[in-house]
Amino acid sequence: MAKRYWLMKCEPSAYTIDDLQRDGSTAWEGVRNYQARNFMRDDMQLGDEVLFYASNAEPSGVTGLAKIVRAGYPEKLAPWVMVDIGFAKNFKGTVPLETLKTTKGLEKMVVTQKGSRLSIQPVTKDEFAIVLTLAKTIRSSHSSHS
DNA sequence: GCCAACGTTGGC
DNA sequence: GCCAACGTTGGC
Repeated sequence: MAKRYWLMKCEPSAYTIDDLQRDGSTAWEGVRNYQARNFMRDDMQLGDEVLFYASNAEPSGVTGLAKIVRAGYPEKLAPWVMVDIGFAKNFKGTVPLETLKTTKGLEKMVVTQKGSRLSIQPVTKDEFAIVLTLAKTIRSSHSSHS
């Protein structure tokens, strides 16, 4: 099956891309939404690429990349399912949701739709590539020019 | 912290 | 199977 692309949300108070970089990989436990579970159970495959999204952040947005390093397997608590994700890249900053919403080609991206609360979302190959391009334009938050 | 949007639960 | 009540998500 061809490689797929995903977006996975997490609040920074729970887990960040920095944490994933430190840990190398982590089990994505605790998803309690059937649609998101079905994506993990049925569609996520080893090697799929993931946009790591910080929700409830300042600003909320994509902060890095991950990849699926273990396909769906059951949690102790049925009927829930988890995957393992591995660290791929830590952006120098955030690609904010606001930028995603105003970027041509991302009009249909799930995360830019109003009321999109789903914590695991499919992303098209084109959308993924556009977000990568946006990430390259991030200026380091540490830089200050006069 | 507010609250709109959405998912889930449970009485009927 | 409807739908009101309730709980959660997540942008702002």
